[in-house]
Amino acid sequence: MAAATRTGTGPRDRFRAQVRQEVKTAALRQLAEGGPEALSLNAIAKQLGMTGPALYRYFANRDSLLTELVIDAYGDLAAELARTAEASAAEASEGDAATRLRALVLAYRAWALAEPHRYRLLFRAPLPGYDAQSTRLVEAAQPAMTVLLAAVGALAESTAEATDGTQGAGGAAVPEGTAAEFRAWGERHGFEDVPEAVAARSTMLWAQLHGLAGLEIEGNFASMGVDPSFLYETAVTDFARSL
Amino acid sequence: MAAATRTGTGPRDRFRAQVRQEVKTAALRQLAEGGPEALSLNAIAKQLGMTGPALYRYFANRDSLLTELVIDAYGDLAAELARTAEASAAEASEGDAATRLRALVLAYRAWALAEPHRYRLLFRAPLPGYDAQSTRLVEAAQPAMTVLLAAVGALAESTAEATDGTQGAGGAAVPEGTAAEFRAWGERHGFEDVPEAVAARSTMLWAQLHGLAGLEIEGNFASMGVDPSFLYETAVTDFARSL
DNA sequence: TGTACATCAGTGAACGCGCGTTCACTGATGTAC
DNA sequence: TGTACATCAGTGAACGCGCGTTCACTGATGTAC
Repeated sequence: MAAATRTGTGPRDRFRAQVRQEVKTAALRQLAEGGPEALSLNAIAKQLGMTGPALYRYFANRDSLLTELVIDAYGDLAAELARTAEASAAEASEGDAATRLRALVLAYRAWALAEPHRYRLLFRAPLPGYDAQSTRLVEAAQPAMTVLLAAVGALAESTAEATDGTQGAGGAAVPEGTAAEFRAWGERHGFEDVPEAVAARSTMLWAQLHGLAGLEIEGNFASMGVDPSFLYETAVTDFARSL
Repeated sequence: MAAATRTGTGPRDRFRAQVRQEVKTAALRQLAEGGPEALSLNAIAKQLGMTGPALYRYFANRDSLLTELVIDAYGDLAAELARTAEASAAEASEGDAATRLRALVLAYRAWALAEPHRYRLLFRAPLPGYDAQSTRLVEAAQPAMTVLLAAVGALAESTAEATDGTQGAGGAAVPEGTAAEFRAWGERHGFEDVPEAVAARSTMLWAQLHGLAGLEIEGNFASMGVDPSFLYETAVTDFARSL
């Protein structure tokens, strides 16, 4: 009992960390193979050559294992997006914000496609009997959004410069009520400097990507016989035009 | 055993039909309350004051009940969209295709919000051990798309008339490979007369809506503290502008 | 360097639960003469 | 109008299974003197 929260650096601690990782890996493999909720502690244990109760040395219970998987997945997605953003910033010609945003969009798609079971884990409803730690989860979701906001912000600025001197991210103006909500959201998570219009636009792009990725990983485009690559490209160009 | 597929009109048949409906209703209530897959035959039976095995008089097994729920849900969504389209066609001034499309978008959102468990049923991955009848499901999904295609087509035409004489639904041209895929899709489902550009645009709109609705019903906007109404409006105006 | 002790990973049995599904059956309901 | 029979809804017991979790335990590992 009492899943140890102690974190040391002794040999035992290193062993613990390793087994914890192996449990998570086995859990992900199970999610990938089985259906949405084929996550069974007993099955994981068996896969590691242990018995079920042994897992309680490493995780308090099933839910906290799941929570860690979700948080890890958010972290991975954000890391992947950040890596892409940096790589394309180093590579592309300085001012080409549109190209960088496109790279980000493709990275988002690629991640969802490479690990659909983890993508589902992020954007599905909380599983049955699982309301706990919603704060932790909301926080874990932020870094990925931050990368997107930065890229959209850069594109909005470069667009504004190209046309006139005023702030970009226009399209229709954001009504005051919504603008206030986005401002409050920004303040809560350290985006104070992001204009509301950029936040609103980023959210639209996120929804568009989420829609495309969601339909794609569930096989909707496949059953239509359509390769959605062009749709993602369209999403990028439409978006750039909307700023 | 042998779930009767006979369809008659005698008193026994009417009774059967009624009980089948009650089973479905109880199943939906269970999906609405419990988690994603809290669908249990035994629990349904208990709710109807029966024992588990009795349900096998009405449905071959759990999967075929689920399949019916999915097909019904597609049907309901399509019916709701069709009703909205007709109502707004009768009401709005003849040429106002944009207003009619907006009504459709709001109806889509409203349906997803009113019955999130059914919406999930439609757009989630096939559940564990559930590949059967995919053809039936693909067919069931078409009517809703048909309504959307018609509305987008009408808007595209009216936009084209307003500007010049050529076909609308432009934006970036659809590359030939993708165009061919959309044509084949149209031919397979009786949309031969829908231009590829309209099909592609409709799919983009569908993805945008799906993304917004998906994020909304899973509480992502709520946890941001943002009312997404404005985002749906933006989706409509952006879309109209993209034609 | 060696011994004594505390720590802790993992086991095996058990608890209570619910699941989908089959089977042989009973009793009521509708139908044919 | 009344009787005989076929149909079929629903029951209760059973099958075999897997689940998360607890508990008292054993044996190995690391640590302190």
